[in-house]
Amino acid sequence: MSESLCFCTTLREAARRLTSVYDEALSGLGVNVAQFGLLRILDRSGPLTMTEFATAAELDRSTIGRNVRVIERLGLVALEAGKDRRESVVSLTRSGHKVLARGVPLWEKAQRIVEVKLGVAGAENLRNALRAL
Amino acid sequence: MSESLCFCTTLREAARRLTSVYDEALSGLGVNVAQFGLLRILDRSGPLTMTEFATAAELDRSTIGRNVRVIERLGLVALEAGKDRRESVVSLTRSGHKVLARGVPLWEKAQRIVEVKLGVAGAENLRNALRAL
DNA sequence: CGGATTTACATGTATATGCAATTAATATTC
DNA sequence: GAATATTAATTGCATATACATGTAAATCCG
Repeated sequence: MSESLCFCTTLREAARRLTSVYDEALSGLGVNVAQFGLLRILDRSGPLTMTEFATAAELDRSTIGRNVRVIERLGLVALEAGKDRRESVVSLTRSGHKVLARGVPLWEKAQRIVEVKLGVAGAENLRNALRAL
Repeated sequence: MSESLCFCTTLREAARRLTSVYDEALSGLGVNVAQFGLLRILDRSGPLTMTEFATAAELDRSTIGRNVRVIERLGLVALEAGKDRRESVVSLTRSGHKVLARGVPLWEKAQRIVEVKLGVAGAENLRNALRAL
């Protein structure tokens, strides 16, 4: 009976809702949470090839390619060819760094919303459960 | 520096991974987990207008409209006008019921995979945390 | 009754996502 | 060194998703 609750559906719904919470928190920044997350990865890792970027973001290579194109059009990242001519290396621009700096406090506010809803311990438990999936 | 782990990103990644798990479990059924979820909603609720369906699925009305179009093309649901000529009522077809019946055991297998990964208690905790978001 | 408003969908536009197939460049092997 | 295989990225195709806008039908009100 409680069989009627699908973990996957529940998770997908929560992901949509939380995405909306973060997008609102970031509103005015000019990027959504998915894009902000990509900037954060680049900030932590430094320049990455598409393949490395896809691995870091747990996305398909074709997906990362398209997502990068969007934030490139926004001027937040720049592409250059690697020594291996097949590779395309992505790095943050000055503008990208600025958006990150302006975004961090907004993002932290969203993080706190989650911690308030779940409690710090609950939030940590959620993180662990999600990591296990 | 503290928390470099974004709840939203973690949740979105988990949603992608779990979606892939369920899609594999349902492979051969001809529908993915998102579509299967819509069939399940209809099965539980009976025929729904687009607006009711969107509410039940926690999706935008425009999104449900497009998603319904896909499963309609597959012959799994049928549309008819309500007495209120603006309304479009969605109901399961025989074919849709069959897919549901064939899919339930596959879906249950995926559910069990989650319970094995998290433990039954952990899975229940996850459900509660996600509901709170 | 008839115009104004609200409601229900559909469409336009844009991002996010993945798989399959393609293209270009590097590496391997004979 | 040339043929082959592998690798990196892109492109084609399809679904999922939301917001803003358009359209048609129903309802409200003067």
